[in-house]
Amino acid sequence: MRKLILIDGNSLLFRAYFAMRPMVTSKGMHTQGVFAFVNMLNKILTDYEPTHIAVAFDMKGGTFRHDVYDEYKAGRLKTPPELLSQIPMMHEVLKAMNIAVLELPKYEADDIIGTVAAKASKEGIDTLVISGDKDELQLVDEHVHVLINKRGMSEFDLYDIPAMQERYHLTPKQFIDLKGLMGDSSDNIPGVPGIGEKKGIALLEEYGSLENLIDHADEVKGKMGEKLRDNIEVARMSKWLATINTESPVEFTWEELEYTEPDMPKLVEIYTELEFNAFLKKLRGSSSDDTESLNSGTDFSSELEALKSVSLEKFFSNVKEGSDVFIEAACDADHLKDPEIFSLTLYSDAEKVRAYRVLTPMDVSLVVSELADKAYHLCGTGLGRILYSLLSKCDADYIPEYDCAVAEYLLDANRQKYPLDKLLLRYCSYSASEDEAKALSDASSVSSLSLSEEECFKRAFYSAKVRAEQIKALKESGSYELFRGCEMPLVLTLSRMEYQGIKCDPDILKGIGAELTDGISKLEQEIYAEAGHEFNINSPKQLGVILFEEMAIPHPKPSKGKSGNYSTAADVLDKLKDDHKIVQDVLSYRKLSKLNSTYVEGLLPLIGEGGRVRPHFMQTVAATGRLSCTEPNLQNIPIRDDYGRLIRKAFIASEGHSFTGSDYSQIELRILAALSGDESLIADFKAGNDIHRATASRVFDIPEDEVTPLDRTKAKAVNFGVVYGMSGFGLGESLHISRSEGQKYINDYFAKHTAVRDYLNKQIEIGEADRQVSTYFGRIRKIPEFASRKFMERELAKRLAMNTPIQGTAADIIKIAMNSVTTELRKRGLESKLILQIHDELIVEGPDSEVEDVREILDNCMKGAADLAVDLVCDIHTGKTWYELK
DNA sequence: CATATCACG
DNA sequence: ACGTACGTGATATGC
Repeated sequence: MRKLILIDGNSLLFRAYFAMRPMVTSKGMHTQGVFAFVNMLNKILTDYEPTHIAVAFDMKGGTFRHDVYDEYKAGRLKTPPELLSQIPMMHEVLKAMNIAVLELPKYEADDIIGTVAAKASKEGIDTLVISGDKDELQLVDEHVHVLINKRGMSEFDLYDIPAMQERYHLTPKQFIDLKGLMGDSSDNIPGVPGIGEKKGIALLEEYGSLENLIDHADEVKGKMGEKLRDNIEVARMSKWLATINTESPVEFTWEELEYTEPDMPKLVEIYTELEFNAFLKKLRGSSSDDTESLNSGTDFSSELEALKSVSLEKFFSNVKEGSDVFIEAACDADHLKDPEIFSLTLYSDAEKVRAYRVLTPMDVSLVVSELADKAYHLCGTGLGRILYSLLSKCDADYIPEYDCAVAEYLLDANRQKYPLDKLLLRYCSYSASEDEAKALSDASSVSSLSLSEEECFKRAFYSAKVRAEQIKALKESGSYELFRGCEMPLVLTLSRMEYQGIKCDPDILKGIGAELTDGISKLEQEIYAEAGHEFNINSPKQLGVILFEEMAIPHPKPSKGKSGNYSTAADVLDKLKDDHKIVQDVLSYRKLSKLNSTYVEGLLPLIGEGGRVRPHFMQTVAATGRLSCTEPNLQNIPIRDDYGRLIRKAFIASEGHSFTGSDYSQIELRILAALSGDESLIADFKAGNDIHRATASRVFDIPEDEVTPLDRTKAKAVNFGVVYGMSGFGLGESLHISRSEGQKYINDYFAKHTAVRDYLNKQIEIGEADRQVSTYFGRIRKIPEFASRKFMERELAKRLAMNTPIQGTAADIIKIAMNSVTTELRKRGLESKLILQIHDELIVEGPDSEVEDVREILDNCMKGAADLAVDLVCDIHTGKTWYELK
């Protein structure tokens, strides 16, 4: 029984490329497309066990379709050069795998596949076509099935005739007619304007085929009928363009397509060059002979063997002052108890020497002062955790030199984690064994307590290897300044903040909790009575059924798509609350139970030693450069709601101490004004005007003193919108007005703020060209979505390009301020400590006697953090509890 | 483990 | 024709 697989090489390589993070070999070749393609291919080969296989590629130059319609595939984004270079690479790999490659001048991969599939089908050969786009669905028949790759590279949809019927209500042949009607924007096939997938399918269900529909075009009513009659020729041509040619002059024999064993030596050679170590490992596993000759990337074993292991004392005397020293520690970074450090590992890559010492509590300050005396440049990965535990025993000023995770975050902020094993693979082409990977993966999430001496050492050693390669990339990227001047000092600043923590009174929380529980159970009873029975109010699914089916309350929006549930989100319920008491009660219930579960029940168990909570400030999470905060997240403690705000009364300064909080006034709009150079905005800020009021006056063309509160609210929403890269729809939604009215506000805004408009457009241009944007201080955010084939993602990319330089510059500025506040407090010998950052606000806790100093320092450091065309302004408050900082 | 919801800037 | 404002984290439910 013959089984044939036909693969659309271009389309899958394209998908593979965009499904993956970039992979670059040590020689600078980009390989992720080939990598993901091969990965998929291996899976397909084992899953389907084909007897025959071929991969078809498009060829350079125009096709027979271009000869007829020269706009065919016009307006496509240029293929990135990093992907283009992977096409010949892919050919090489396929050749070594003994997989036939089919190409034909003037024809596309589709046509080759169509032709081969048609021939196979005639001979009754079971055929599986694999592609990344749906054009091939027209090839489906009794013998030919089509696999369409979905997101990632691992998921596929299998289409046969019934599946197409179910999904589209169409036969494969009708699928071509559908394309003729709706066109295809990615191929620039026009189709009939106004007809999309829905209408197209409906028409074909009624008329069967495009030709029959054209014959009966007069029967189609309304605007659609008009459009159809006006575009009959367009539809005919669109259908022709979309039709895969199943009679292309491709030459092949079944024998050529037979799937045979790969050419092992050749494949090993190519994989080695591409540094596909994981695949090499697999090859080694499957082929029995001659495993010695395989090179699995960088080999550190001889270097490791040659290292000297010495005592800590010896290390200090051997490794000279100011050297780069890689550090790792086994420590207890549990933020409930006082952190403890158990052992220290040091490694000097220059001297090839390592040291290890189990530390008693008494040792720690000695060791730390020795490190400081030697002025070692501390390097490693995840240094924050180590500094945190060192700080608990001593209080040295010790700005670390280099953290591989932080460095990688500056190179690509679009990741949540920066495990050392992945960095090692990326920069040194070394794929760690499973055991190694465990120790290297993420010491802060695993308990680093469990790290053995050898594991600690490996982390230090491999950090050295990664840094050696990574630092070049960091310098090239232009963000090295930010790294050294801001992010590395911040590692220490954050450790200090985390160690300090903030006092949180459990009894006050419990008091609020009791009140909440009371209110919750009353509301619960009310809601059950109104619904007529009990149910789980916390379940949006159950709630939706009760409200919109049982009680038949009309839903403001058509029922939601994905999971088929009604939306019960607050903005939906808000519109119904005046007419239905139950809705009001549900909203109140939600408010109270949110407060109780997140801010009372959730917070209580996080109160640790000394009655303080010690949040983690995460430095490498947010793609814009902001910090994030966990366990607990003290960046989202309620404030907007008067009742929720009471939670802040539980956060109390120590005896004889106070909090002083300072927040930047309108920092993002000031940055927008400064970066865009918009004269009117700059003038408003210089004059100290209420910016929303001034915006309202300008945009709505009314004198300042006649601006109503409603006008101001609207202008405020517009100002927010500008920063977010607004759309008419989004603005309309937030102001409860129509999309077109929203759009009008936007137009009016840009008419009056052309510099802002030009600036934002410039960011989009930069983003499209570079696939990344930068902040004022050189922080980079890559925006791969610009290369997406999905409209929605490309639109998102534009908004990110507009928003990131603003939000990111604000993040840079406050980070700079945090470092200087911390430095200044210590320089003046004050006891006061920075304890919280909430994006545009810093909170310091200190003795009452220091309040005046603290206020001055906060004001100076925050205002002085950047020198822009617009001054920075802060509001400062002092109080005994967090609640009082208003 | 994903989704929905809601707390913050 | 798309389906829509930026960035986070915690909780609960339900597959």
